[in-house]
Amino acid sequence: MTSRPPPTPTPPTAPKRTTVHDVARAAGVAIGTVSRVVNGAPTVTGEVRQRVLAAIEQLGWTPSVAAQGLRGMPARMVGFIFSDIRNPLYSAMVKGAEDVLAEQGYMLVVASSEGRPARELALIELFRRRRADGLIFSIEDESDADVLRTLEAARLPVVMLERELALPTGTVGADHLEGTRQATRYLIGLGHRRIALISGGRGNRVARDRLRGLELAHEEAGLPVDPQLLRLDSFASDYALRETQLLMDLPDPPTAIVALGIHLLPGVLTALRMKGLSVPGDVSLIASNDSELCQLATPAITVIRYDSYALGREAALLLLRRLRGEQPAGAARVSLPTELVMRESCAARPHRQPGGAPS
Amino acid sequence: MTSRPPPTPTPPTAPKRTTVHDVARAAGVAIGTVSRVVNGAPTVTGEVRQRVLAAIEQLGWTPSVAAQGLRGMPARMVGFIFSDIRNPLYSAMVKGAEDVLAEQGYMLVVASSEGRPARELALIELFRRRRADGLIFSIEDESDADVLRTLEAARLPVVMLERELALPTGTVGADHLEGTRQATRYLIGLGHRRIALISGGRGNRVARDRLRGLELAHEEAGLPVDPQLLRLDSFASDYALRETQLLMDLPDPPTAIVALGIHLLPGVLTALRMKGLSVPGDVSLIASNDSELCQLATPAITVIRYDSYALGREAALLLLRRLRGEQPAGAARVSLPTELVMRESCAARPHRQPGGAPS
DNA sequence: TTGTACGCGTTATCAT
DNA sequence: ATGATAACGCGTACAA
Repeated sequence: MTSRPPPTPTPPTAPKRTTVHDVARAAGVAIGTVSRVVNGAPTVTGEVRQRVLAAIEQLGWTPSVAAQGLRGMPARMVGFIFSDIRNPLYSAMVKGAEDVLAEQGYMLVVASSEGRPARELALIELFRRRRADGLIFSIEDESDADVLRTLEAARLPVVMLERELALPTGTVGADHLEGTRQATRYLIGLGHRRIALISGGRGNRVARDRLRGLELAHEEAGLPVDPQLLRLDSFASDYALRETQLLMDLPDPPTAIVALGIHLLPGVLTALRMKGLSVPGDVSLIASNDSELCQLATPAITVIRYDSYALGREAALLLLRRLRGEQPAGAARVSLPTELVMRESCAARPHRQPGGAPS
Repeated sequence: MTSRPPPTPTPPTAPKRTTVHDVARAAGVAIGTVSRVVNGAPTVTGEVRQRVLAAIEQLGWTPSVAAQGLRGMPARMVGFIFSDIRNPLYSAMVKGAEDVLAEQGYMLVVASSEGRPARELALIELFRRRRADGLIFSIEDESDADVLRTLEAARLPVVMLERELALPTGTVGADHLEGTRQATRYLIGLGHRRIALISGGRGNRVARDRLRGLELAHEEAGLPVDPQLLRLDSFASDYALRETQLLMDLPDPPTAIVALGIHLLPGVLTALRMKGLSVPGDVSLIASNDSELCQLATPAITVIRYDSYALGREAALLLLRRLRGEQPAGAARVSLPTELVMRESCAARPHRQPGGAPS
């Protein structure tokens, strides 16, 4: 079949991509000049520039990204690794990052790790091979040696989102310590002395900061923290459901629950309803982050709110600064505030018999 | 500076990328052999293959994607254009698409259009220039001439998600006609005769199918549709709030509201609460899609449910089939079922005075 | 079975 | 100010 080209006048299978050469020929100049025009070199005569631009316009030419890449130009692409974009926190971060990056001509590639370090490893490798310019990363376990080694070996500019590493990466996160401290103070002020904390992610900074915030608020008030009231093993809804049941079955159950993690609230509410407990009559409740459910539940839920979209924006901005060399390669940290939004789910501690949970 | 190389033993600014040549040298073969090994050509001796693989392993070499791209290899990248990933319907679709694509070595680039055709135009152009292998697209307005022309000119394999064009693209969507028909039938069966429909997106198939479903259910029952009860201009929460207020202020208000659009429910619920109306006592309510809010609201909301994640998967699968040439280039359509999930927000039509809305 | 050499489309460095 | 030309790293026909 390849022995002799068919006599087709216009082979339908040859829509050969137009190149600089075509443009140069059409404009009657050399390819170097075309390159100079599109890259804004100041040494081009107005008249020639016009001819070239006209030719480009007419042929609809755009430089080949692949060829540019071969010449060492940046791919203008950044990867964003997180566990699951269906988590509204992450989708807001993605939108924030994308808005910033798109404006600067970067593409955002989303990559779900499902929270599995092995997958994180593969994704870092992928982005390295694909010549991503940088990475935004919500690592699952901040101390996973394999992932850390691969990340370092990849030599990619990285901004950690809601996480913090020993490596010299950028870091962007909300001030969960202060947020949790403020929420706990508020509950203590309402008279609560047994405050449960349900949250997850032992392996990352968010969880540590939240626990520390709870502890600090207790210390300030000279109150002890009962380890029995700490349930810090998962962000999953059914974990919250089960742990809430267990907590309320305690001989001396909590009078307030702080459930920090977007999926936890449904589990807590379901458990409380199953037990016939009312909010805030029997137990006060603070959740995080804000959501339509929090606003429209009855009662409306008091929440620790923070701006995930802004977190994504800040991460992208920090990364761009590093890519442009404006930011020294060392560690840089951006912290965004949280806000306690008081609604109807908290009340003064109910006075009830010691050890007597309502049936 | 280039006249004489500085005597630096290991120049810190020269981490020159390792190439096929390095691998070839290390393995004592020619570059062609290296290429044959990595591309699985059957004509390589076992012994040589081992040497090459060892060299690759040792040097940590991976082929340059840019160079491959220049050779005409596919970029293994697909773009997904939609209005805003913070909409949970889209984030689920993205996850579905990503899961399928990642498994096949493709990257998924997310691109928000904010619902603006001008932005859609720019994004299509971007993906064309960037040599995306294909596109998944939830177009804002199915009849926008500019966008359609650009899409056609881009000559990219396209799968429309929840949309349908006259162009020969793939099409994946939920069966909203049947879903809305079923919901309307259910309400009619409960005795409702004045059923309002709040939804948006006049410019796309989803909206048309929903309206048609409502009409068909009425026709089957020999009932008229009152155009006054159709509010089909937006998917925004505040639109739902305002229109619900207006609807309930009508001399002859609806006894049931069907609010189809993920952001509409909060608006409807807020409006009804402001007016002191109860669900389902004063008005029955059906929403779409399902959400935690629907499950945990009091009363729990009856919904038309469909699987956005599966829609994303199907879109990616259809696109991949086209990319692999398994799917003829013409139009192909995948339709996924909806399900009516009955909860507590619908009741038999309340008997009240003609024209008398509760104060 | 393996090595050689060309071309992909761009940018950058020379001459002119 | 502009033109010619050498890389960039890979895949692949073709030669050996």
